[in-house]
Amino acid sequence: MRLNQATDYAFRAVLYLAKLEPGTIAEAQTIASREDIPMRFLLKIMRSLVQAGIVQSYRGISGGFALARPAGEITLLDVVEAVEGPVSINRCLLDPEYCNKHGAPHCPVHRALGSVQAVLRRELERYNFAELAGKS
Amino acid sequence: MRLNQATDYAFRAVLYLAKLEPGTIAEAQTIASREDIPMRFLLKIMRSLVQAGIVQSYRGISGGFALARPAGEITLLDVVEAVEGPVSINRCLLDPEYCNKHGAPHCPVHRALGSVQAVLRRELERYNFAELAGKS
DNA sequence: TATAAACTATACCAAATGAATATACTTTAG
DNA sequence: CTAAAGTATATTCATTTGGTATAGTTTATA
Repeated sequence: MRLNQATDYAFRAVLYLAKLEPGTIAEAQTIASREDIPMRFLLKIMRSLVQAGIVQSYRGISGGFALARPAGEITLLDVVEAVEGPVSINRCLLDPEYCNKHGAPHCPVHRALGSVQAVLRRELERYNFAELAGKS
Repeated sequence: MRLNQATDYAFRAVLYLAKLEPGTIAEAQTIASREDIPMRFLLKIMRSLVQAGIVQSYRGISGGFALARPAGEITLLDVVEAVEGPVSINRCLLDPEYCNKHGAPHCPVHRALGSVQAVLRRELERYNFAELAGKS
């Protein structure tokens, strides 16, 4: 029941960008050393963030990364889902095939977990990176 | 960000016991086959539940397992923590040693995650097995 | 009081996942 | 045209997960 290391790094990378002047491009090397993240691993994580439309990348010399939208419109949930895929606290909630009770409707535990998960998602959505960067 | 299989099995085992007349002893073999859980694995899981005081075990011939307290006093959180240990959505929240920002106080992300985690725990605590067994 | 049917305790194992690195490639400012 | 940036894929190593195996211990009951 834990977010993985990559997600934690992603939080910090996005927070770092959120603290800069909007639109500022920072290169991976800088983010990596300032936030204490292994460089090559960071690059890999950044690609997930780019694909999710959270971060914009600039290639070539003097390239780097910047937020793709205002920090206030990026939530913890956005970052979690960009890195780890959809939040699902139980396999059954993602793929009913795995439920040997054949789906939540028949299984009170899975119905309860579904509602717990909904609350969890909503809670992760409550925090955006403008707030976290102290810019709200 | 997912509960593991053992926890899912534990939910079902406890739910099975909760549906019986209070105090009824069921043997592992029965629970395993009725709930479709590998027998030896179930036995291992049951020991965590026994240690946590959720289930009582009876050894020897005609032994088995029964709830150690009323189903209404056993929550989803109790079972999760019995099987997986303390809920912590981020390593830093359990062990500040892992936080390269040196603890939640200095790190807005970890402060936010701490509050998300508190909500998650509270939510898991809202469901008890009397309710889930349809006996409330 | 022997015994077989139950749970207990360790230890082990294979597969999946997690965390990170390596190698080769593509883009682009100057 | 070249060096400094990001991209893409594959590989490696360690840990966790999910489960099994082997060897006990307890206890109802014949």
